[in-house]
Amino acid sequence: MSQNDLFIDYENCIAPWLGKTTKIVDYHLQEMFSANALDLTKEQMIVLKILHEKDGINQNELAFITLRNKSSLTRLISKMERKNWISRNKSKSDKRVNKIYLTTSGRNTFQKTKPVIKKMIETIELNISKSEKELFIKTLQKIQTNFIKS
Amino acid sequence: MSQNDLFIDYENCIAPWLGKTTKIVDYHLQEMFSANALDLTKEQMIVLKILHEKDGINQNELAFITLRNKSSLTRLISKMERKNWISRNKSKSDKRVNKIYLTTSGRNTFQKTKPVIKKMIETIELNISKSEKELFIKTLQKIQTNFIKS
DNA sequence: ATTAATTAGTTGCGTATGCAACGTTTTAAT
DNA sequence: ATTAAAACGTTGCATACGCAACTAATTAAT
Repeated sequence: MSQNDLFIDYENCIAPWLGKTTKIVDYHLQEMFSANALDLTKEQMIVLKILHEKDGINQNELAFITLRNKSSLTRLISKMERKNWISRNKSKSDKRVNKIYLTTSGRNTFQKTKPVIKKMIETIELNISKSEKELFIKTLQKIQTNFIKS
Repeated sequence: MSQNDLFIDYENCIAPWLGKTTKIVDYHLQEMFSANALDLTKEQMIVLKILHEKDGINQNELAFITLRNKSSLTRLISKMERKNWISRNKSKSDKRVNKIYLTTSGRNTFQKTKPVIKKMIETIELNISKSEKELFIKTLQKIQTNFIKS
């Protein structure tokens, strides 16, 4: 294998741009939460959102949906339980399973994040047309598929 | 403000797709490092890459380039120093400053990551044409700009 | 020249993450 | 029916991250 085969033109590759952009987005999202006195992380917000749509699912399902390791989810949920945003309920039919429910407080918190999320989305999508956005998302989906297939 | 103003159609928004895709990419990158017996993280790899191009910069510069908090960089560098991949050298002209240099071992490690990175990039960019890729990166740049301006 | 402000880097604390090992409970296999 | 295997969730260990407070060194201000 010649030395040339190992030349990588990083500037024209998707991965570095993708990583950097996500980092910037994540940073500003967190900053906006803080600025709006919302004491939660992006990860906690995502869990709130999913439970808002699908209350009562168990930790494994929640971990799968959020692309998280089950141990990571255990701790995430524990912190949210301490904040009284969710409750763990042992399933009657299967004593191994915890069913996770949003509390009223959790539901309220999620509602409070909505204006921030909305503002965030507007900022991200500034100057990006509908067709450009659709194409962009299509490419993202293609990248995801590339990994599922491999 | 009506309830409707707070409706968010997440499926058609960039942010969730972006976050999820990056998560998948990161996960598989880490997996490929492990599979190839490369005991390093994506973050360490990025530092190796930057030092490979710009040896002897200080921690603040390195933190800025990698979009990292200086405290985060301190610890990242410490771990890489323990692995003997980099060395901290106190600047003679300014005793506050640490200049960071790649060691031979660090340089070798970076070379070893190259085939993995190359494979990774090929996987990510499978079935994505040159023009699609360029458009995609342009949109990513636009998103970054949206935050710099705001 | 002395004092005040700034800068570079470190450390404590809290958060998130994955892997591997573990206990408990359930299901499958014999 | 007993044993083996699998599934669900937790915990220890290691990694990464940001904020705030801190030390040491340098620069600016008086």
